[in-house]
Amino acid sequence: MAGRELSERGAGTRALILDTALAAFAESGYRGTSVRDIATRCGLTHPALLYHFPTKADLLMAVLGRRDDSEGRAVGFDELHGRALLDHLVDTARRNSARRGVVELYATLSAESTEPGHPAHAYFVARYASLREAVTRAYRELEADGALRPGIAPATAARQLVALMDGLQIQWLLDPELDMAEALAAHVEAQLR
Amino acid sequence: MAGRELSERGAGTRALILDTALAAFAESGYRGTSVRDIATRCGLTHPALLYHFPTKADLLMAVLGRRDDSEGRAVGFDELHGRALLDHLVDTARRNSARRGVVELYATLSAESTEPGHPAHAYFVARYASLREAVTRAYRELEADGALRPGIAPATAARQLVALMDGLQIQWLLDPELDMAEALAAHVEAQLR
DNA sequence: GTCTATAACGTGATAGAC
DNA sequence: GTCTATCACGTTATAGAC
Repeated sequence: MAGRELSERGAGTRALILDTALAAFAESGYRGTSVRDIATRCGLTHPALLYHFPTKADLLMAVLGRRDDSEGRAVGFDELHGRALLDHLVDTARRNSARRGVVELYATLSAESTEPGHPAHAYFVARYASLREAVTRAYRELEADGALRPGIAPATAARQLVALMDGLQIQWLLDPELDMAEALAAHVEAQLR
Repeated sequence: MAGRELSERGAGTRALILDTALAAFAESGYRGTSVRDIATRCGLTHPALLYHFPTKADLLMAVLGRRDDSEGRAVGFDELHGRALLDHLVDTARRNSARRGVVELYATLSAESTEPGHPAHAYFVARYASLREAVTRAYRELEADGALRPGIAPATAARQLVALMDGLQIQWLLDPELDMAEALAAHVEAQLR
């Protein structure tokens, strides 16, 4: 591609901004973080940042989008089936215990974005729907294999598991002694046979 | 008591402010609501409001405290035992379906207040601890009555139930079609025998 | 294409008059 | 107990230099 060196610095700045914004949002939430803070941490003035991302909401969406690309959905829910998918979620909870900031970001944002006018509202609606769908599929597969305790409805179980993940995060953030992965694993264990 | 009529008008204003603040926080969250908004809704200027509650955080704590007195803890967790306490929680979820604003307030606040510096941090740490304690007691009572499925640890079950309530609220706020009470009741049902 | 300077406004909070 | 006036700061956004 021609003009690579022209956009090189710009691309680097963009990536720096995204990294810094992720950390800042994670520390203080979306509403609690100012564009000036992020810009200053990058060695920029805030209008310079707003050149790359016209609005604070745009920046937020870019941060969320990049995380999905790099780590979240890229692991590939579609390739995981049955028990393996549930185990993957337990594992995610375990790994999250080492990244308090990210957990704080998602906990704060998912609650904030509940309001229909929030910039990340559509993102979270879609995120939860697709997560519930994948987990429902996993429970259906377990059911077909006869590995699910009778009387457990896959769709309900999926909503419960997703809810459990969110709720355990709140309790863990308030008291890091609590073990998210353990409580999650115990729940899954109790549903299988 | 002497001097009652002196504080009468003041007490009325105080109550008006608390009612209005509850509604406003419920609509827009703590950070999303300005002291000016609340004051204007009360027909006051914002310094007048800050005469009654010196700080925005003080106002928040007063709102939370009054709710606990009037409706929450006053129902009396101490008087409820075993299954009755769990049923009461399911019922609370059912009643909450008619009060979106309050659910939004608590969901947003519990996530926000996760940060140690937040004005409501200590409040929520204590709130969760006492709730978990009460629920743990209920599960222990069920266990002693032989009503709890074997292999379920009361303390873990309590953390799970509290987490489930929080997580279901998020999903319900994002999609009001979902039935919080139903998913909660199904979970409890699956734990008992 | 990248950034500095600045505008225009809203915020929580305080001082002091009435 | 409530007001006006004001403060210092943070917010999004734009005009224009390099």
